[in-house]
Amino acid sequence: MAVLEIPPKMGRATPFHTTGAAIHKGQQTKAAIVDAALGLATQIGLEGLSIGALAEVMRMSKSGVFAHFGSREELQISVIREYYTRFEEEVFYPALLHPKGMPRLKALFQNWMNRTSVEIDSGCLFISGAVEFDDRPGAVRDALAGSVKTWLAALNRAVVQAKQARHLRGDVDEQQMAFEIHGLILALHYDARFLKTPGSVARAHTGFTNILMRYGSVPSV
Amino acid sequence: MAVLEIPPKMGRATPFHTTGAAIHKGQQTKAAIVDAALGLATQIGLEGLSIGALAEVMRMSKSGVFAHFGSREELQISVIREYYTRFEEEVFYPALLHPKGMPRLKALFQNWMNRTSVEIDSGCLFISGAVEFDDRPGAVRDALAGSVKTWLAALNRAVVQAKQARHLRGDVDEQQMAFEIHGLILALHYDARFLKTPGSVARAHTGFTNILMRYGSVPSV
DNA sequence: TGCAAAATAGAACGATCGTTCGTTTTATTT
DNA sequence: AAATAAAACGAACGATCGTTCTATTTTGCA
Repeated sequence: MAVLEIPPKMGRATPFHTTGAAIHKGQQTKAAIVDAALGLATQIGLEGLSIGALAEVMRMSKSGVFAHFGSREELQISVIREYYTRFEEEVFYPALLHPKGMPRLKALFQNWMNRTSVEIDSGCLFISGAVEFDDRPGAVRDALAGSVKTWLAALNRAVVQAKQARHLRGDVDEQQMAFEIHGLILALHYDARFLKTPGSVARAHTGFTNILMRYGSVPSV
Repeated sequence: MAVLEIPPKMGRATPFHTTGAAIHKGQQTKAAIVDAALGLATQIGLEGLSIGALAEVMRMSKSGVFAHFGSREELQISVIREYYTRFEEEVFYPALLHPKGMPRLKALFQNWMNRTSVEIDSGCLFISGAVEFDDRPGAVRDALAGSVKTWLAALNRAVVQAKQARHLRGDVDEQQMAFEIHGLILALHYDARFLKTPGSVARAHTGFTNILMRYGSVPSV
């Protein structure tokens, strides 16, 4: 049976115009399934995500969808990875265009808040997932906690850099500041998505300003 | 076999030493079921609460448990009511023993934080329920949102009173302050219960102190 | 003690779940 | 075009879900 099996010839370079390899059609389908699954999961949660409902959305058979993942857990993990990637692209990377220190920290919070605002209609996997898997050990929980911790570490790094740049007072506890910022986002999500309280976005923004007033080296900034 | 079994005689007036009527044995059983259901719901969520699992815990038949509520929704609502009652007794009422203003506000936060700390092992229905029912209209959501709003309104009232007592600066936005306090509790719950970050309780406490420093009329308080 | 009512049990229902299996259709390569 | 591999289907599985029904047991009161 032939010799190879590996991406033969010069088809190797860019077999498909998206990132990663997509030699076979199945990988496109899988990406489409993950996309649909992410849409469902942000609305009804990772636990509520069912293969049957997903198959219906995709107009495929249950077994056809299932075959791409091999298990429900693997599907959930794929969804988490996709969510993390989009979060990175939307919140993290754009902020890197701003200089280190206060500008980047502000951009991070602004992007984060903007995303949370949009998610008032769709839900945030990092928040709903935390509730669903806080007591349920396993691969899904690990993937979720890993993603969240990576992001929070990035936020923490931005605070540290702002302090190093003397944009924050010298006695600032960076982790404490990150904790309080995180609290603002969580309160925004809670009030806006669950309680439907109007003006929550402004509340979060004001809260961030208050934190900067307390921790900033220049009072007016 | 004997005559009684109930605190005998004119038992009608206060047939049982708890609040409400308990003429029939079923109401005791129902209370026991709700108690067990609350234990399950705080661990696996209101959505994860199943009548089958509940019956197993109670060593009763599914239909026996079911008959007390008539529907799963009614069971969930009963659990919410019970949770709210305990929350009130543990967080709200004890704080009323402190004088209006800053002392009571501090007591409210302290009690709230203590309860959240304990709930690191069991979970908070007001938080998990918010995630589970933020997109699901119905009686359960209404009961949940109603309870939460009542509590947050009480918190808000305490802030207003603290301002009236001149324990807070005159230009304080009470709702903003309540929003930020709520954020601290949510961050505590997230970090401690999901991420298992050590020292989260101290973080929340420090955050509260920071808020008081910003809003308090006396800087050192 | 006897009788009515309340409480509980037990079996069955239709539905949905994740998963498995064998087959058939569709893509890709020779 | 023929051969081969990948992808999708369709039916069935055991389990669990909330719920309904009827029968049985337990309880409360006369």
